[in-house]
Amino acid sequence: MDVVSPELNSLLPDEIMDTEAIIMDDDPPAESPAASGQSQPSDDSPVPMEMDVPAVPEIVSLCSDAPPTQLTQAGTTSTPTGSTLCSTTSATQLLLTSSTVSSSSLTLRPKLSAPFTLSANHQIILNKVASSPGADTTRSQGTTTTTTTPGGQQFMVTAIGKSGQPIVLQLPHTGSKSASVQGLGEAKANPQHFKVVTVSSASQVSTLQAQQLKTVQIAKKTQVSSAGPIKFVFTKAVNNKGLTAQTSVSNVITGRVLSTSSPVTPPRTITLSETLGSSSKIAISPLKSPSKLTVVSVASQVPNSPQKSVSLPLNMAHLGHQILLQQSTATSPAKVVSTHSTTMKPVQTVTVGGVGATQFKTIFPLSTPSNVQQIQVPGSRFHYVRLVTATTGSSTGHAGSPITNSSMTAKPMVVNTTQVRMSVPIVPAQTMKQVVPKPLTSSGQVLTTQTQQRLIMPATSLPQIQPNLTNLPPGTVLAPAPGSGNMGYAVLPAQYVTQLQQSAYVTLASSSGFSTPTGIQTQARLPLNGYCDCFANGEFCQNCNCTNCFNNLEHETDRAKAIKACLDRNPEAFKPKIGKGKEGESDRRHSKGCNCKRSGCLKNYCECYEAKIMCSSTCKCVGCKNFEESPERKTLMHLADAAEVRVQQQTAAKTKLSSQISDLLTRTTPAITSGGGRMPYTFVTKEVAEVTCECLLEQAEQAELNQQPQATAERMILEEFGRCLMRIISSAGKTDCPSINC
DNA sequence: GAGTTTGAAACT
DNA sequence: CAGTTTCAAACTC
Repeated sequence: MDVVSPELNSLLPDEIMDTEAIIMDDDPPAESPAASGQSQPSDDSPVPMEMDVPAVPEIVSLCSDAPPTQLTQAGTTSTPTGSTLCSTTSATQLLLTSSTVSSSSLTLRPKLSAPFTLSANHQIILNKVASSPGADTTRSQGTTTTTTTPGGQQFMVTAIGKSGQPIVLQLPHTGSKSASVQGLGEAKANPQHFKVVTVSSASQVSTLQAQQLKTVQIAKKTQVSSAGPIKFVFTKAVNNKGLTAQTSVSNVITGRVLSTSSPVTPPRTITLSETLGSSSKIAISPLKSPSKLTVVSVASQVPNSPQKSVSLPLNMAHLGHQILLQQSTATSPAKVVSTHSTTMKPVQTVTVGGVGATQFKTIFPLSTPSNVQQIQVPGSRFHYVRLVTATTGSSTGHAGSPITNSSMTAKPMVVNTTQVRMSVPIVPAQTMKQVVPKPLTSSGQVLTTQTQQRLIMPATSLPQIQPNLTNLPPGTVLAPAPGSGNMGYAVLPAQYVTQLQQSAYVTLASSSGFSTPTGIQTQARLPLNGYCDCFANGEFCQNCNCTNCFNNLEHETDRAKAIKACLDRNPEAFKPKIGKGKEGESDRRHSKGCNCKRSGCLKNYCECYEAKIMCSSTCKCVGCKNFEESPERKTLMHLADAAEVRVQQQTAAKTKLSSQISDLLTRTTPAITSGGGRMPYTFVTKEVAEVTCECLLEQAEQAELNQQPQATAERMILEEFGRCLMRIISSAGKTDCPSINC
């Protein structure tokens, strides 16, 4: 799987789309063994697509600036001429026209209605002409166009959104293939595929939208392919409004050119290649390479900014003060290969493993410790840290304003004027600890967190992911940000942060299924099951003794799969077992009830007893003694209460004694410092100590003779010890050898 | 600390 | 849904 730079993504239509939803039903039924070996399992790769590298690149262009030269078709069937048509959503209209097509043909899908322009030389020009800014961004269905090129290459273009930005998609030439029109049936016979899925949003622009990413997958398969499968994953920035004429990227992949353009500029070519020299380019493995390269480019704050990748050596300076969010499907996991660049600014990367099919990855730099502010949230178990970006005078705009940045330099840029508010709870309130943010380091900034920490990140600025918030990892909580307008927080398990701490700049979303075709992940048993409390609690394993643990950031994808599997089995798997009872029941109760058979529900084996709640009708226990009137239970409760009281008494006695000693030392200090007094060891002589012990033993003997309870005996001893101390203190300044009598 | 007991969760 | 297996925590010695 290859990744295109966010620049390209930024030029694609906006709206996130589930790539699974656009799997063509006429995909080739089978793949060659070689191809299968390189491709991911079907369950892992929803859109397994392979691409062959033709000797001559075939170019398919999806562009906007090229005005439709031919009549727009809203065809519902394939046409002999190859002109096709696509379906559009209410707000998105695409023109698909066949213009001067000499050697290309299109196979239209009945439901498609998007306007396209099919140009000569294997170019498909997708032009979005009717963009509705007010369109519903949550629309899930978009425009889909399927075309079949002369060489049997089939293209499926799904454009959802209303960015109004045209797409120019160019594919390598297939050579001197005939320009015959192919229908759907032929498309099946020729398993060459090209899929474009654009995701977008565009109607909303917020401070953080620029970091939101979209995923586009493109793949093509050639029947006679001898090369390995190639997969593209385009991670597209959401904020397209910031696009300007300066938008220009040049990511070139060998033999292929992907071109995009904005409405205001001529089509620009985005090349995917190994031109790594420029910070604005993302290198992708050679097309012929049988190995898969999974790269996800992460958009920078500026949608059209060329420096937007965490995957390859490129300048990350622009990532300063940003939150980069990527959404991808677990079934088509995108592996982010983090490669340091000498110019890369320390960036903190947080991967939010999604539940189910969605994963969120957040990358943000934590600038300096001064940007961290502790937040006290009344009633909250957590303490938060607010990460606030520095606002500078050079800020270019405000929230919602498109930010333009065409700079290709590696200089850190302050383009975000609004505060990026990220609150990270530090520690549970019960175990509050002072966290000192670590300074920036070359390897990335580390944020110290605790087990129960939660990461809070702005949520409302990520509209396209909100529909998938239900897929957030266990422990994720959505919370409004008081006083922040419509700004909200997604409270995420902070283990993601601590995981980052362990590997400041680590490979994110390391989808072993994707990155390691050999299936290494299957060699070790995944401790991602209900047996692991950490996993069951929706937390990463940390400081536990797991072996071959996959419940960590490095195995995010596997973890997400396991979570999904658990949820498939039991949707309540990650919900607390102890909750409120039925309506009208105020007491807590076990959601499922226990199933004890031998413990009588009076041992900690019983989850009800362990939770200090009585068994209910939900329980299936045998010989239950954990009910209100149970004498056994009452006895246990009394014993437990007595033990607790005893502990409290002992604690109080120790505290009192400590206080007395401390007071003694305090009183003697002035004398010591003045030189007029004596040090304690000068008057607490051996004799005094022995006499004191005798007094204490005497108290113990008396208590024993009187058959006093142990607690009483201890109290008598402690009280005697206090008296002894007082006598010592009072005698210290009087005589050289204080006399102590019991 | 090692071995046993126990019950939840996974598995069949 | 029931029986079995696996696992880790609770418990005992």
